Amino acid sequence: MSIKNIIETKVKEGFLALYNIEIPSVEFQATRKEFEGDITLVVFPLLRYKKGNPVQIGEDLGKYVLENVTEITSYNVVKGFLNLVIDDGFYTKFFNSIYLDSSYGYVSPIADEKAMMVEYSSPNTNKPLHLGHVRNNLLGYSVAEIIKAAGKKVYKTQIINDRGIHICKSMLAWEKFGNGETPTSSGLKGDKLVGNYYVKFDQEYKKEISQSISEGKTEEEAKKEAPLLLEAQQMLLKWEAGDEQVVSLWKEMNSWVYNGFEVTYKNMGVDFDTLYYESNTYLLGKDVVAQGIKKGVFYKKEDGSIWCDLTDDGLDEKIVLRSDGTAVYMTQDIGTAIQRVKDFPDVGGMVYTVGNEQDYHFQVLFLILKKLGFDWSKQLHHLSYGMVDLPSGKMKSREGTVVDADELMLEMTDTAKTISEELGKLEGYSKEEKSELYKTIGLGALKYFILKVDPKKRILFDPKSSVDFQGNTGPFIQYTYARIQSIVRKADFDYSKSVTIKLHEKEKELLKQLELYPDTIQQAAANYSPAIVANYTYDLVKEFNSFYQNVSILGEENQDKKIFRVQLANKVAETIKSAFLLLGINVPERM
RNA sequence: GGCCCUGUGGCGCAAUUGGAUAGCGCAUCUGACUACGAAUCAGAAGGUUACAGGUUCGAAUCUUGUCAGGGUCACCA
Repeated sequence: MSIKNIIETKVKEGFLALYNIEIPSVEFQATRKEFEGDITLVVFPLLRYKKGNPVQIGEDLGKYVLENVTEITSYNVVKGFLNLVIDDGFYTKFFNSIYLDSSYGYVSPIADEKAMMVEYSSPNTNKPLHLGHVRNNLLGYSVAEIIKAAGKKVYKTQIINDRGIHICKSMLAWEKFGNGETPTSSGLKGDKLVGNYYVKFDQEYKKEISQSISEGKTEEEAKKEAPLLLEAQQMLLKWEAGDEQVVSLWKEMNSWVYNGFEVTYKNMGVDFDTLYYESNTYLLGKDVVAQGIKKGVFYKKEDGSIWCDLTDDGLDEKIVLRSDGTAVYMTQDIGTAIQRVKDFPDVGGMVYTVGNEQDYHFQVLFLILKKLGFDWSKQLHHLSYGMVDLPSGKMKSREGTVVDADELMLEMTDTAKTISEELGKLEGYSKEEKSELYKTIGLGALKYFILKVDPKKRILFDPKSSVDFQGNTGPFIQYTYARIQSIVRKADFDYSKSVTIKLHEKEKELLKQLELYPDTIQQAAANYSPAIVANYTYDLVKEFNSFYQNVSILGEENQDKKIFRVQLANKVAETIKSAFLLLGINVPERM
């Protein structure tokens, strides 16, 4: 039972004893540094139940808990705030109870609880991953891990956008200009190679447009009638008809891309439990639409197109099936959602990691699924995140202004290398160990940089100066971890026994911070926000560094205190590692 | 134009979801390595939380309006 719960129970009891009034809950917060105390009861909300002077009520309650809660050693009242001082014994007892719990803070999955499916990444297969995908991947992966740690079973998934006109464009360009180039023949990463042809298509397409404009056509006509575009459209039709040659080229080029993606995902450290391909799902949803008409959720217009009227919900009308009977994006998403629950019957909700330009789409999708009567529709969440912009503005893959994911990770690793070499603390490390370490640090910096920001806020990314290695950064936290490991390596005595000591102020602060960890995970899961975990870790580390600099650990004379401090350092390191795992960031033993 | 998101020291982020005198990191200025690792620590300076009203014991947070930035309003995905 947490100290909060203990006090809350007693305060309720006290309220009844003192004023004969029942109160439903009590509000607490951490005591601010400038006041004496460890936990603070906010009196103001209680005035609703008992009118009076908040200071007097605070005094009454303070006196009551002091007499009735053994863990409280003193109290003081400032305005409407009752500050309570908690006995060292409570904290050491708490520490001893968690010290050996290697999964401290995590909740193991509850048997009957439904699973969550977390979708993220979902790239197009016509170009390499860029900075925007990086944010998506990091967020999706981390949120999945956080939800898992908070006690739910999780399936990580993505829907790979492997078909459509954009795919045909790169296929066509390759056919026309590729001269049979392959990843093997060129030494290029598959996704890069295909991406090049996507760019190539756009270049040639633009040439054709300006050509026909100079021949007197309007821009609109030129765009619509360009031979390359018509050819690409023809190719799409052939693909949909199952044309053998087109399909086999499609398969081959996609396989190049997948090989490339695999390398990127592996470097990034993200993974998936199950994959969905749009080529398999793009026809889904049509029968659901048919059923929806019977239910009265959808209606047919004169031209045969099918719509959903959402005006009663403050939205527009939305098309769910074209007049020619083909599916639109919305149709697919309806079908795919239903398919997923069929495939994984224990799924009770889904998280879609998709940029905020699709806010409206998901609002509509969730509403339609609700109207169709699926009970899991209440547990759908659009993890919407802000764009990553460059100082020069938006990234445009066709204009070559993107920050490539592979290159970015490589640059971060290089920076880590440069800094590490300057500091020169790695004697005895092999070449392989070193390069592994640089990757850990470089990626740690990148991941932390992106994840510490509230997802819904947009990020301005300056490739030249953006990612720091000092202050509130990944490497700062990794450094603290490494330093603790150094202490643990030097602690060559038996520190396994439980001790009870008089706590140093810094130790008490650290214990309070450790106590917040389980709640932090729950909060991060409830808010779909890795930033909450990142900020928690930073606070923990800052608190530890202050402790470290002010208090001697191995130099401590008193044996019990020395034991406790090694244990405490150990637990802090373990918690750093555990929290960083939720962010997908590794920690080094040395750096 | 309608709807949605954002606006916090020069810059980048917080604020226990309505609680105390708004915290922290870069950058700037002072100090601390013959010390368990200085990618660190201790301190200084820097704010009318975009602006104006409203709600209440109490507002960065809720509400209304204004301004600024972004997004979205396709038989595209």
